Amino acid sequence: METKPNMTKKERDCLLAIYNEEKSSRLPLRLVDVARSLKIKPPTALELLGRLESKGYVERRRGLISLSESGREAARGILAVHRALEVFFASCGLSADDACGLVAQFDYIVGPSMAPMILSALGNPSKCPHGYPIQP
Amino acid sequence: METKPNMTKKERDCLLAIYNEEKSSRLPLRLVDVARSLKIKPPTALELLGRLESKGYVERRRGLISLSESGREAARGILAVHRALEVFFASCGLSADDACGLVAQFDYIVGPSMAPMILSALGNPSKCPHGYPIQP
DNA sequence: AACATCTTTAGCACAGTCCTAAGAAATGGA
DNA sequence: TCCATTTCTTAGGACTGTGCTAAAGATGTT
Repeated sequence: METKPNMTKKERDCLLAIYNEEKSSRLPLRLVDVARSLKIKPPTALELLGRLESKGYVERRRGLISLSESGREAARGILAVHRALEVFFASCGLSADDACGLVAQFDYIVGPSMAPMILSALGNPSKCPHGYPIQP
Repeated sequence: METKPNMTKKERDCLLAIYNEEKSSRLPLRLVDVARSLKIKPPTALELLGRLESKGYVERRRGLISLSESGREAARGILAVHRALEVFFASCGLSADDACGLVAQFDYIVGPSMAPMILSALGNPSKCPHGYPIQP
């Protein structure tokens, strides 16, 4: 299973960036914001968003960028795996930041169905190493 | 740390394919063998080997392909991480084959220094889920 | 209306992965 | 030794993903 990730690392970063901005800020996202937060130029960001849109994860209406329901779901799945694996790598001795940085390289490959399995193998921790809560 | 893998997935597969063939067969490896074992055509394999050679992992002499000492070291490092993570994912409930397939997607990203840390967090298991021994 | 900002298009570049077709080199057999 | 087969290499093409600049088009603010 989970042999072919249906997105690239950059697409993963973009999805999570949008997800996090949507969570934390009131405003609708614009292309320039996405570009800035990914440290790429707007035309590059546009192309990236185009790929994400064609996969059904992102919607663009009159320049305003938002995640589709399936995009939000995908982001939540990646985040769940991310936090679960962070806990594991922190338990191996990495700092929270190192664990985060390492896991970010491949969390999107692992597949959301692994999250509960990993968490239960770790004794269902309630927080990731940074202190953020891990959903049930 | 370990932020930029110094090889691609394909290069990782090639390195390990050569490593395993060197271990198990009477030698020496040829281009066609590498191509066959990676299921690609010889010109594609040649290009891949060229990249690996320019990174100092592979040596080609009169058509015979072998790993350099640093290639062997890199392969051992990836394998150590591979087996350590296999143990972990098997403990999460994956079959040996599923764990192997999953871990193969990102073991080369993790970096060899993690292997002992992972193993010790898992209580220093002596075998991977397939039954192969894990070195001290 | 004018200016600033934002989006989009067009064009280019480069790495990595893959192929086919054909020429060059090596090998093994008779 | 010579030929045939196999192997290696070169040359060319293709496509994805990632990035850029420059300029055109849209939008919005004053």
